[in-house]
Amino acid sequence: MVCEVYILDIPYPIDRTFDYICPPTLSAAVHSGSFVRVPFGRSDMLRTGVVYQVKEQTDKEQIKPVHAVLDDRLSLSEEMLGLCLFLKEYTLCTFGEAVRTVLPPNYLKEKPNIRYRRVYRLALSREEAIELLEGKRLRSEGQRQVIRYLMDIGTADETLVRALPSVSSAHIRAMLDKGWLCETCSEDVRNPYAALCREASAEPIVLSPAQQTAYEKVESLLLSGKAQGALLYGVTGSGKTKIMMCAIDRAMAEGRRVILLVPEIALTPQTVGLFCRRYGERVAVMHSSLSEGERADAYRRIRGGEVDLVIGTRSAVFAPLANLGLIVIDEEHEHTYKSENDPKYHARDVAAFRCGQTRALMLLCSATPSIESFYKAKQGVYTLIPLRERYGGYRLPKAYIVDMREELRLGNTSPISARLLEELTGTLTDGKQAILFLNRRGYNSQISCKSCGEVVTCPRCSVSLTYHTGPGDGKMLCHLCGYTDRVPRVCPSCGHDKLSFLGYGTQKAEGDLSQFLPEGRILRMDADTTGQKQAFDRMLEDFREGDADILLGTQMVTKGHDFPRVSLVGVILADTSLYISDFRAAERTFSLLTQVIGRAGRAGDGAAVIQTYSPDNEVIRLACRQDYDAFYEGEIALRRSLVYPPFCDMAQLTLTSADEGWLLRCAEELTQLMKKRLQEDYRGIPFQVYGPFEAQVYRLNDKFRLRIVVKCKLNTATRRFFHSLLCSFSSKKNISLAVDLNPLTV
DNA sequence: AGCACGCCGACT
DNA sequence: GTCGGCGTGCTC
Repeated sequence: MVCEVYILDIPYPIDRTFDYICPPTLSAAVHSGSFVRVPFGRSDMLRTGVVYQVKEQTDKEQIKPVHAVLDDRLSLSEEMLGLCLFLKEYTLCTFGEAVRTVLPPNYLKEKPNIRYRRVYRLALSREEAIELLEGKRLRSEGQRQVIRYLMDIGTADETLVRALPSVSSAHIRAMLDKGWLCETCSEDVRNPYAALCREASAEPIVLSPAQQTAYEKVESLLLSGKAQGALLYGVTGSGKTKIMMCAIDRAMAEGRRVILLVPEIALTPQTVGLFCRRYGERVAVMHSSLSEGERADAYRRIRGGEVDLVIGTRSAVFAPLANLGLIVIDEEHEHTYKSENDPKYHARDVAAFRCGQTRALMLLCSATPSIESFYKAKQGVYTLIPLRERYGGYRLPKAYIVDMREELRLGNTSPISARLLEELTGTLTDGKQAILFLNRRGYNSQISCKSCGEVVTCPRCSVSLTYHTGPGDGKMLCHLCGYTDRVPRVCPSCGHDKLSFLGYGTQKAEGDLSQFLPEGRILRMDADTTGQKQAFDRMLEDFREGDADILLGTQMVTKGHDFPRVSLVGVILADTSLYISDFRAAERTFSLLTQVIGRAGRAGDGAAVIQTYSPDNEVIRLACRQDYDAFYEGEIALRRSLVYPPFCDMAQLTLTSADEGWLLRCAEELTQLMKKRLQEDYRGIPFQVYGPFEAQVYRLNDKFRLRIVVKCKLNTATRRFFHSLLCSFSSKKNISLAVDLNPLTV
């Protein structure tokens, strides 16, 4: 018997299967998906690999034997194996990278990450136990308690026994030594949501007629027995969550399993609680701030068939659920669904692949769908399910655009306009709450010299350092690499002693607001104040509870949280994301503004104040009207005429090196190589090549980066082309080439 | 990525 | 003579 094996941790150009002979002693244990240890290379060093296929014969001359087969409980199912191969082809990564992406971290370490708990049982007969308790010989109160307790409930795990008053580990030890207790081990499950899940109660969901109509469409797709894609396009407050839940109920009633993807930022205890209470212990929650053990346990529960619903962020799309019937992607337009690390997959594409394989429904949900998804829905690739009515007292907030140029003309140099201040005062007087959005953390975003004009930049990156207040004189911080330094007294370039501090961040806004509104309680929420996930969750909870009047923060205040008492939303500067040179800048600005304005809708008579230096900008005006359809029409026309996705695919090639000269030479070589191959082996493929040019941030962490951007149609031929480039460049030293297919930012 | 092979300069 | 520098090429 011969195994075709993919070796893990192998360089990109030789990532293919290698044949190994399987000795008869191992042949019963090995199948496709098994993890094996095999000798590899001249030194026959043992490496870990995955069996792709088992066959009878091989035409290879040299063949080495499989050394060992790993525990079958680790092996990949056919579906997971297929998913890895898909990931390899679709992101141009190695099979090993794909495997590690699909599995929880450190899944293949020598020791499985399983926590055991000790379980105790009395090793005494009932009579012996009673005799001990009634006799005078046993004087230890602790030991008596243990005996009484275990006589009562039979078996109990260590934590329960230790929780008895006056029982310590010494008592247990003594009783084990005397042979009175019997100790066994059982696998523990670390699930931080277990308590939430235990108080499950499924309240019936009542749908409005419009919601019912939408749900019925979802249901018919779900029951069609075919792979389907649908876009639930529901405005804020239209009850998308209710429809999602009904769809999940229905899929489960059919005996099929479900993955629900949500953006990290929306995975609050509030959301999780909602689903845990409804679906109880059949739910697993997966996100980045779980500990390694918690992840490993969730993974084992899912793999063992104990879970019907997985709720999680991007990587939860790889959950090894059998009999998958539905993948829901909430806030489908969110950029967090595209991985920033290699392999750079998009969860939406992985979901589409899995649904295709298992004849499941992919249900995308958004109030501001990505242009690509909405286009597909309009083209009939996905079924478009619109949900336009708002329910539950939800009304569209009145949005006011404040012209900040006019504000300057009137002599108000503060970044908080008179109008916003007036609205804030009114909100506080009414006992309501406000959310203020400012997409920049820190105090000042720039420190420059008043004499020579030099801006203080990071020594490792080509960006300016942001001034943050804090103990002492505060500090300067690089938001990209984390470099910090003390604020210089004089200009580092010319020695002049007058420095100016420019650019407005959340820290400064907090200071200004507390000065203007001394009675207002301000909660600042940004990367500096939230730190870990718990702090983030706690701040949101505090604000909901009414511990603060104004929630001031970066992007994280804009996403999907429901605050019933918020009646005012302010955007301190709407222009920041508008003028960056990315073809998706308008789309991102629109969805960001639409979402943040929507936060003021729960109170019924909400208002939004949008401050901008470009009050006539169409994107801003449309966002204020919450008019996605008009925005889409304008944007799709633009994309069509300039040929941008969805009318083409894109690829971004990034060359990175610490040696700038070498980088430039390699970029030239790569450009020539591409040109040559496009004229020879890959002739006839429609290709537009732009660049090479410097990345937005040319120098990052002491490495220089050049980019080449390609417009093309992704298919087998174009993928093979990029593959060939990666192979040619992988052996080059002191430089790396990365290919990002359909990058989110260009 | 490792690791061995191999072909040149300064050592016991 | 030979130890070790890292360029080159291979991995079932």
